[in-house]
Amino acid sequence: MDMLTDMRGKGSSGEHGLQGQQRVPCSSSSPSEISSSHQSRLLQQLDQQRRQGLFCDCSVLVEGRLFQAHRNVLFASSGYFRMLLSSGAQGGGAQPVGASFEVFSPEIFSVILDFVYSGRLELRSDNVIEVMSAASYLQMTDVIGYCKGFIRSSLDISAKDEKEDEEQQQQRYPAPSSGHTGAAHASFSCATSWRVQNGSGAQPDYRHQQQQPKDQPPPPSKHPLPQEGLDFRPGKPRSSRQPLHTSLGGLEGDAAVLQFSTGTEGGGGGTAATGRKKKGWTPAPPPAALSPPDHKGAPSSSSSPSPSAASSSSSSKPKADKADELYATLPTIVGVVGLFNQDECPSMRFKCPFCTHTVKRKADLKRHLRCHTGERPYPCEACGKRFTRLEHLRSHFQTIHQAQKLICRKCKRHVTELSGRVVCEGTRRYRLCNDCLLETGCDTPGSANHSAAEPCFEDDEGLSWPMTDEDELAEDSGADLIIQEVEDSDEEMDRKEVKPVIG
DNA sequence: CTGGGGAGGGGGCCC
DNA sequence: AGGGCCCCCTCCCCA
Repeated sequence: MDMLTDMRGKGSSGEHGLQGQQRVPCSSSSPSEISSSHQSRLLQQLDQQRRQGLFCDCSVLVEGRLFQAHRNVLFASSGYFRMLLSSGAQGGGAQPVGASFEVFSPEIFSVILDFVYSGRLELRSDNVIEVMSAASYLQMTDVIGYCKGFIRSSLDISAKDEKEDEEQQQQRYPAPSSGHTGAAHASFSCATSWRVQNGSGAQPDYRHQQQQPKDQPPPPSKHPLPQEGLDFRPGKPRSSRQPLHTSLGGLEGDAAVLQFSTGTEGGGGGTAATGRKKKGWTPAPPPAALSPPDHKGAPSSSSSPSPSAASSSSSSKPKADKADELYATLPTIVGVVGLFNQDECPSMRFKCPFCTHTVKRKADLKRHLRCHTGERPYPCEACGKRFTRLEHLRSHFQTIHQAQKLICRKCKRHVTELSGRVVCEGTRRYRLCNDCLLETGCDTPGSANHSAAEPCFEDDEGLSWPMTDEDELAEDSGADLIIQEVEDSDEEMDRKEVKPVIG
């Protein structure tokens, strides 16, 4: 900060020729010009200091290569660093901090860092995707905008070239259209470096292009999956309780292109089915049967296919495939390491790329990411509700469908097998003591609630479900009955349409 | 409208 | 690394 103060002093006193004119701008240079000149000079100074390693209070490790930088500059340039540094600064900002990345290469980060310190973005056809991907990760909307512009201009050029080619072809061989447009298979053929000037220069402002194509229909709002596309807006911080449903594609080149080309950004939607879905969750199709699971034990979430998930019935097939592809990038994301101190005993933590949350273990981050992806790999076969964790499903099944609590739901007294019974209500099962059973009269066969003597429940369509008696229930573990990790693909959902009509 | 309880979701951490 | 347990929090329902 002293440094900045000094520089400001210099600038106002001599270097900018403003002596005696600090408050009254001369006629030849407007305040904005002075400011612009001052800013660029300041940036040059900072860049010089960075290259000389002067006053650098921040280190960024990218695949083993160390970059020195100034915390202030990174903070001001990147939403990611803003989060990182603000969370790291809580304990006292004096200590050097750093970050480590494995999601992009040092070369790409160098391009970005150069942009931060110089305002020049070295975009080439062979690096634009990676730069955009990294910028997306680092939440640098300007860079993303420039990359988009670069890609767009490449597409335009390519499309134009092809159009010309087609015209020439048609002149030579008049024939029906080949069916594919230039944009459809545009290649980034421009080999020259594309330099974007940041700041108040005459560079094109491509940010407006983020709001284009409205012709794309918004994705089904009930789809709980990442479908929003890259959210390039300078996002307000989202709590982990408010799942982002941000496309994971922002962290991967191909996906980024994909999203870019579809232009779904800002297409709305995507906000439903977020957060706690008491109202929002859409039950899976009626259960197949309370049958032994296809596979017992712990499904590994890494093998879990897709977040395409739950209630994906409304989504189109290609969309689900895209979601699968996007989800395949998860390991890359998981590899992100967050803050560390540069002391001898670094406290490594894994930082969520979507929120400020950090965890000690990779596995915990993986688990945490589900709240952003909306993935719910564990469906309850009894009611179709889906859960993010096996333990939640088990707990749900035990409390809701097994009536495992030996407590009378009405009077809250402890009940035993003799002093109470399990009552079915829809797919729910709970216990009532004999007194409460008599009071409510639900012991009577044919009443609204089934008695335990005729244990059964009905699904949404009124189909009766056989239930085992309590002894069997006591023996059966919830996991044995219903725990099953499923593929959240459409096929899987279709398969689940099978109804268990018994008797 | 409010408070209590149930259900679900998420984080930390141990095995 | 995954499973599981414990704890806490939030939301929703109901009295």
